[in-house]
Amino acid sequence: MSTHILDELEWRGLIAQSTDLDALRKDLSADEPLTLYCGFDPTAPSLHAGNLVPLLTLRRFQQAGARPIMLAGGATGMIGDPRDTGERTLQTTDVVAEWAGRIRGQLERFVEFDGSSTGALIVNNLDWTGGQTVLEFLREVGKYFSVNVMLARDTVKRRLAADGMSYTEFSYLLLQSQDYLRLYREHGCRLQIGGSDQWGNIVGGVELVRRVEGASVHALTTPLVTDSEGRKFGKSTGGGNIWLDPELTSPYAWFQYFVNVTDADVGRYLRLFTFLPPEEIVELEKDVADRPQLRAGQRRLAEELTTLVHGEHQTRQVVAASQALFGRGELAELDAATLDAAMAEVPTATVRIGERPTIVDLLVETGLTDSRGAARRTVKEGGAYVNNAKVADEAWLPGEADLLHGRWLVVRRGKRNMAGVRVARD
RNA sequence: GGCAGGUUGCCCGAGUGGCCAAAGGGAGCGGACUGUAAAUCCGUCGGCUUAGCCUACGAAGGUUCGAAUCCUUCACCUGCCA
Repeated sequence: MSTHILDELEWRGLIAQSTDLDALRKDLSADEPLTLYCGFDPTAPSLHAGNLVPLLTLRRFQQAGARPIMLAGGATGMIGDPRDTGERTLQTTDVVAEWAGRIRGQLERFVEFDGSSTGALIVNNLDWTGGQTVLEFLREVGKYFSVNVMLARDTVKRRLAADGMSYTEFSYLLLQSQDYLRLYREHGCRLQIGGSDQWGNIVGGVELVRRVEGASVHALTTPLVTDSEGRKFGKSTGGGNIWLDPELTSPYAWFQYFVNVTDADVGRYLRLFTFLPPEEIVELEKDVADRPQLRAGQRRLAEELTTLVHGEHQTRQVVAASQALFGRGELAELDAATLDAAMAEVPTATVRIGERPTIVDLLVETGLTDSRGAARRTVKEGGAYVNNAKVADEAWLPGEADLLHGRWLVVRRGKRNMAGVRVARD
């Protein structure tokens, strides 16, 4: 007898807001599997770490015997959900279509498509809005929305108080609401989940279904994950998003992001992002509290998430690379195969020894610094290392003795930014 | 269509002719301390062939020995009026 899905979500801290949970609980225990959906708008070429929260929740529901529908927002992505910072720039339809395709491919990896009664479906809302005329939309959807109510929404209020917003973005709510209505009609979908910033949009759909179909459907949001500093989760230290696409964020960088999670956040993240059983999570939390320096929670979190997103094979590679680079042993003592494997996971550059590359060149070539000025600054500040030895002279040149296995230099900026330099003899 | 105000570096924001690569804050980055943590302290924070030069204050042009600062036109934003 396992814990009820809603109780588990509650325990994990995955429920931010919801409509009547008892009613939902009742629907979940019906004979027919409950159908639920979550939409993902193509506002970027890839999903990012933050998207994982609702996405994995969808998977949790599937494992608990519900049927998930993943919606790629090919239509809503062309309009743009209003956000506090101001009007979005419209992407061209080609770009949106390409991003929607990529995101669809990523979504598919997280749920099972086995054609059973709980087998996942994937849809694109452009399929039903693309051919719809403005008149149809205004008569069939727009008529059910009160502008008075729409104006009272927080985001709208904030935007009106600031720089205002376009009619296009103002309409976003109607489009997403219509999705829920469509999915209710076609697939009997009775639950929509999403990030807590989607609450208004989701409830819009709930209301629409009630008005048009007289049916009572459910809404549930997951919290917007922030770190203990209140910063939005999934921003790399450099400020950029960390992406699911390995071309945008390498599996090594992904792993490192989670290994570096603050003690104060590990437990919460383990609950939100992993499928580890509660007992194990509690155990890890205790371990972090007792022996923080071991970072057992962080390691486990990073391993779980890397496996989830990039697979077990990749996880083994990045764990090995991280051990080699951050381990207590000397880099010079690593055997050639281990070093080569580690170098395959971090950014690398190739230089010719004959061109006499200085430490500044190495930092720039590997991308560890953005400019030569920044590279010089790093050296001056004492943050440049080659093979774990500090390099304090801007003019430093690698010598034959520095080459690991005759071909590698391990360059580091600061404490944990590693890169490899492959040295070619001309 | 009219009138008024606005557009500054990653973000916020000061700057109304030279002392401005541009105050201040935040973020970021490096160091010390540690545990690839947090907090704290220190330093740094446009680019380059770095005692110099180049590019930059919405865009283009102009005045001037000299402009982020003055003038003209354009674009966009906000508010009020029609």
